[in-house]
Amino acid sequence: MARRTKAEAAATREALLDAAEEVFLEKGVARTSLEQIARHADMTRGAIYWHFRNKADLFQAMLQRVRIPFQELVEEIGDPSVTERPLEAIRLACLKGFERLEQPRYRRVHAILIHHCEVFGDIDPLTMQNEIAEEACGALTDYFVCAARQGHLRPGLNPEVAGELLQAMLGGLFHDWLRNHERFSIVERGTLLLDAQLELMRAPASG
Amino acid sequence: MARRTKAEAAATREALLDAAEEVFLEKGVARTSLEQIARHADMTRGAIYWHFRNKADLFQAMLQRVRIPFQELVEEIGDPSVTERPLEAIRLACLKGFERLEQPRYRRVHAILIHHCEVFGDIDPLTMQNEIAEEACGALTDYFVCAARQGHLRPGLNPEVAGELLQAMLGGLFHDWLRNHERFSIVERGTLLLDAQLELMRAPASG
DNA sequence: CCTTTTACATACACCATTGTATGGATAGCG
DNA sequence: CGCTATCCATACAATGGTGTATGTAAAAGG
Repeated sequence: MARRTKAEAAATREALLDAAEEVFLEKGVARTSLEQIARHADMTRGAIYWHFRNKADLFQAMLQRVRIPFQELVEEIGDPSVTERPLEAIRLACLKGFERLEQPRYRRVHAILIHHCEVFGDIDPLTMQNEIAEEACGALTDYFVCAARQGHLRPGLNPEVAGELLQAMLGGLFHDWLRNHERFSIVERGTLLLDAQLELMRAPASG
Repeated sequence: MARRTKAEAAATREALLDAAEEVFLEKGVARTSLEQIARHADMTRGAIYWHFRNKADLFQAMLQRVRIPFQELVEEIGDPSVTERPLEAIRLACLKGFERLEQPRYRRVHAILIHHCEVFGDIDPLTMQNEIAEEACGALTDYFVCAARQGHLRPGLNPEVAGELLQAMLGGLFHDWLRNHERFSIVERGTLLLDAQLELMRAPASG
């Protein structure tokens, strides 16, 4: 085979990552060989070992394409009035997250990370999940604290408890949905459950 | 090596399952060889292939030791008055579940099932998780429907939504805790979050 | 007490996967 | 236009794991 142009080389790298996503999701990370990934992209293992050092390196590159910091979702709302209505900020950020997850690439990679891979090499998906969960929980709690100060939270509901509650609920929902995404729409059920939960947490209209 | 008595043979079988739990939890199912399990139990692969057909069979036997039907937790309460107070029935059943999970064997096996294994052989842990989730969600919803009929549920809260909400929250909580159980006590935080959530869902005291 | 079956240990053949070494053709660059 | 680094295919050796076949000593059973 002949040498490709730089653009073509970059394209095969992406193609390899695409193939990895699909095969990982179908067979699980541990049970898929580099050969299978290469063949699925109409390449050989030579291409993989050129672009990546080994399977773990390929895996990390795959994750790199979909890294979502939670705070970024809030910033994407672009509405400056959200600081005055923290519960609405939470709501909109979560809705953004639901829509993100519906995109095939995000959905696939997160499903792989949560359901289709074990520890291997120097990669520990559980540690990654921990970091994501902690970050999400912390951000949610901050907004709930803010909401409590403004009297928007139901009396008697500790804002930290509220943060942990919502984080657990969202985590369980993602977990369920990523197991097989065809059972329900994450946007639909997510919106339904999120609104119900926030309604329970919101302070009753005064007056 | 000499032949063992029937009791000794049964003991080695249990020892092999114990060893499998520990090694699976530490290294992940896919990355552990039968040799490692055997050596961890001071045996050889011969013992494993005598008691089990292969790795998948060993894995299923391991699961068999901890199978918990949710309904059984409710029955364990033994209090006949729970039908009159469905929310209290949910509460007590969940608390039972928390205590169960704290036992090392239950904790380890569930952690393996959720976090440390992929599809392999004819075993699909995701299908098992689906079944468990569906069963739990169904049972919870039944109780919430019952609670709604008796006016114990907060007005405007759909009982089915309540069931899905609580199931998602509990699922997320288990998921988080099983990731590493040393970060917090499942009984403590579980009780805290469960009570907070049920308090939000309960109809306000009338009169 | 003798035979058979049990409960393993040991040994062997086989396969899949990995990492690397090598080859080759062309794109990029001076 | 020629040189070299790039991009990938092919070939090779090494490894680790699986399943099975065989050995064996003692427990079960009569």
